[in-house]
Amino acid sequence: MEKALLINNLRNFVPIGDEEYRVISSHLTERHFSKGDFITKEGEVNRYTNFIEKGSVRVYYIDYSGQEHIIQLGISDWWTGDFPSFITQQKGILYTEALEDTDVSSISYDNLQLLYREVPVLERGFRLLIQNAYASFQYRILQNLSLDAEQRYITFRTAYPAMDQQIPQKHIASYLGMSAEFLSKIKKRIVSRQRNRTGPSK
Amino acid sequence: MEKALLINNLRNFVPIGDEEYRVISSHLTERHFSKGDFITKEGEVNRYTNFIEKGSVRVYYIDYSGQEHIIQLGISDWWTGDFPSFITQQKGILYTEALEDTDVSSISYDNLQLLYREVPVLERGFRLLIQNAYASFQYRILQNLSLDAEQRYITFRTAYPAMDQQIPQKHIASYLGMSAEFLSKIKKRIVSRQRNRTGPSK
DNA sequence: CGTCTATTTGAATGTACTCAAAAGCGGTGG
DNA sequence: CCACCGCTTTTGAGTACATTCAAATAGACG
Repeated sequence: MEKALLINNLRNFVPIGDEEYRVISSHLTERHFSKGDFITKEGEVNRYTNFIEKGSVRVYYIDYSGQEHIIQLGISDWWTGDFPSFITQQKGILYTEALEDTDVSSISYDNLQLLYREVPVLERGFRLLIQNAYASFQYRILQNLSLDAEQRYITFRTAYPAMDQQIPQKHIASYLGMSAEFLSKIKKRIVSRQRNRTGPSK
Repeated sequence: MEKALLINNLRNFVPIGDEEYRVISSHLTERHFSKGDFITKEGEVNRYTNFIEKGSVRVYYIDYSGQEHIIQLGISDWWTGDFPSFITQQKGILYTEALEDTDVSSISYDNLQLLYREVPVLERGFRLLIQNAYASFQYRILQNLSLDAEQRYITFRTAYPAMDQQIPQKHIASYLGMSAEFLSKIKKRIVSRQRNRTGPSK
């Protein structure tokens, strides 16, 4: 049963017993999105926070000049959506698009408030989740400030080899803050360097 | 009495009565830092979260190549420090430096845990504080991705005229992700454009 | 297959950086 | 009160990293 993945993820933060498992489970919503569907859109209040069971997504926003900027790529076992919109229940500014057929487990804002009361340990669990998200986001930004495009890609590929396989390169380029063409050139450069290091095989 | 500023700030998030005011007040620590002092340093666990009563600070980190990157500038009425380190009580990676003689009200991690129990509404208050910080940080990053250096400076100057006055330009440049020299050139460009728009006065 | 989108490649360009030097500014001491 | 010192800001020249635009190639999907 797929809900197990979300609850197991929460177990990384707080212990969850059998009874609590049952209560949480009954307040989850399973949702399916086909490739190209939007899980969140600009201007909407995000009613749900979403955990990816299967598939992949990109979270991006569109600036005043119409350009897209991807701020999160997500595959299985990642939380996703417009988190600031969800936690504040204000209109969001982000699009979340399924990059392939994707299953998510979602918790509605109202159900989460209920769960805070019925399973008090979740209060702590979600605070830790937010803190974690904030800290890793900041860490990622700091890292990107100090690295050039090639180093950003190498770091990404090392940290998330599964994503590098699964997600189209133009989206990875946008996530890493570079043009698709430039990422292509970087990959060529890396490969040709590897060939030289090994030596021409003749 | 200076502690009022911190508590008034919390009142933006949750109501705080007289008795609660007294309890919170008794768990605050007033600290003074002289120009150039460090409020936090890389490698240290941040015992305190800090609210600036008077003065100014910069929060930055130093990358592998020795370059500084400022991620926050703060003046009166701002929370500051290495927040991820404080909330996780893990070693931090950020320096927080007083740019002039600065007074802060601080809450230690232990006192904050006490306060959560004695003034339960703070549980909600600080969750909102973190959410807020996360949301604004993300918003700032998004904005910077879509603007060029000149637009970033103009946006900054419009949003925080007080900081633009109070804080040395080289720090503003670093905060905005550009070299000090380039910010100088940008300012010259802006001024000369303003002259042209007004027309030469002859 | 044929169409549509993604990726690759190349050339020209641009935005911002680095380095070096000059000018400005503020504080301190004689 | 002025002269000097150190630090910040300004200015200029040369450069680099990454972009844009255009075209060719490759891949995916119906």
